[in-house]
Amino acid sequence: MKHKDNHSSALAALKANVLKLTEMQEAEWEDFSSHWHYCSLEKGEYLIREGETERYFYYVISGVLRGYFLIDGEEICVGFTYDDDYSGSYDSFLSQRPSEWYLQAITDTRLLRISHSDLMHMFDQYKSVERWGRMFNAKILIGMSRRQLEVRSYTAEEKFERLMSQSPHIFQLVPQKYLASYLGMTPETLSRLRKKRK
Amino acid sequence: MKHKDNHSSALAALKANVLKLTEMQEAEWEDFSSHWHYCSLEKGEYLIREGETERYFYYVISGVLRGYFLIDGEEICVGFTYDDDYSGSYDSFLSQRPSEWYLQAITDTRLLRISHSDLMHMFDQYKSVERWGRMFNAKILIGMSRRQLEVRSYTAEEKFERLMSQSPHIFQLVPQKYLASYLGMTPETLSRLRKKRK
DNA sequence: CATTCAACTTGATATAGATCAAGTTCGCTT
DNA sequence: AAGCGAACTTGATCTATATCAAGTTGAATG
Repeated sequence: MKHKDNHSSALAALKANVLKLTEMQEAEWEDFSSHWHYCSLEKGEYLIREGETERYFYYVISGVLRGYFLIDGEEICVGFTYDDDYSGSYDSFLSQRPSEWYLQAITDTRLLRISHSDLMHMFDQYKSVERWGRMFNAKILIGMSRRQLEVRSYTAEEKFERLMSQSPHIFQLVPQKYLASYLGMTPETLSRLRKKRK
Repeated sequence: MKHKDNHSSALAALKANVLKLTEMQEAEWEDFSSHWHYCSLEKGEYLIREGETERYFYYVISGVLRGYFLIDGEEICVGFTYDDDYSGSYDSFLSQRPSEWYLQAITDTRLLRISHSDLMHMFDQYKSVERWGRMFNAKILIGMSRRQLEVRSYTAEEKFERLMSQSPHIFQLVPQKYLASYLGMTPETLSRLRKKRK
């Protein structure tokens, strides 16, 4: 029963994560967790494409995803998701309007997901889930504020140095060209900065 | 009773705004609204400064505010708030940690505000308020996603043109130097773009 | 293990927009 | 309405980073 084991250990991880933001009674958790289903993506597959409306909210068990939008044929990377984090085109999920960006697995990825209608139903039913939703949104929002400051305040070199010192592991997980885009520079510039640092 | 009139018409505006996001029973609204208090700022005064922790959540009745952060002595403008919108260093309010940015009134401003502890109490008490909180966070988050795309995808000239066509009124309300910073360019560059357009 | 294609590196050149330096205009204050 | 300072404009440079153009490496595949 490999699949079942996977699923229950994934749910345990999700549970720990959810309980960081809200208290929840055991019966509530039982019901809530029953709406999350296992799914997976192979390297290169898309979770969502521009123009599609996001019908699921995801929790990443393992793997790495990159989010990007496409402007005049150029891919602009907005972020990455790793294990023990949530994913999906969240603004599209919330507004239920077409996504403006893509989410692609850059390694094989295992996830749990809950559908929009199931989650809305959970919000209606349980105040604890409603609170989790509010707190989760708050957390994302705080992260986006930080990131906004980061993107706007620093030169290419400073952004590189800050990422280097704050998340060195990312340089192992993510190809340079995506990182360069994430940092708002060309791959050539990133390559030169790395050389300079050695 | 000028002040009282002010206050009750402001509350009516707030009520209409709140009801856009959630249903609320009349008794709930009565209680919720009793925690909002009137306050005002003169042009140039600060709603909050970097390092202070945001204790209030604001609703702007009239006036214009600008938000900015300060990096190496340079002010970087992140946004503006007008009437019928919410304000405050919202990430600081949510996390109850020191604000990383400033909020300054650029005209005389009238506001309503609710304290963090009162709002938390309201969240505990009413599911409808909890939902409003979640929906409100979602709305902010969606706006930030859009703005992120805007900031990262376009050249100075494109950003200028887009702002010109989407919010021409802003050019009347906000001094050029703040707008330039908001668009991520120097005042000189904005001036040249305006000239070019004529 | 040879081949191939994409990912990186490196160098030469181009350019958008910054910076520096005078003006000029506009809105307050007295 | 005169005078002042801040906000804008305009022009002349400067520079960080993009772009273009070859290489080189390296991982995946038959």
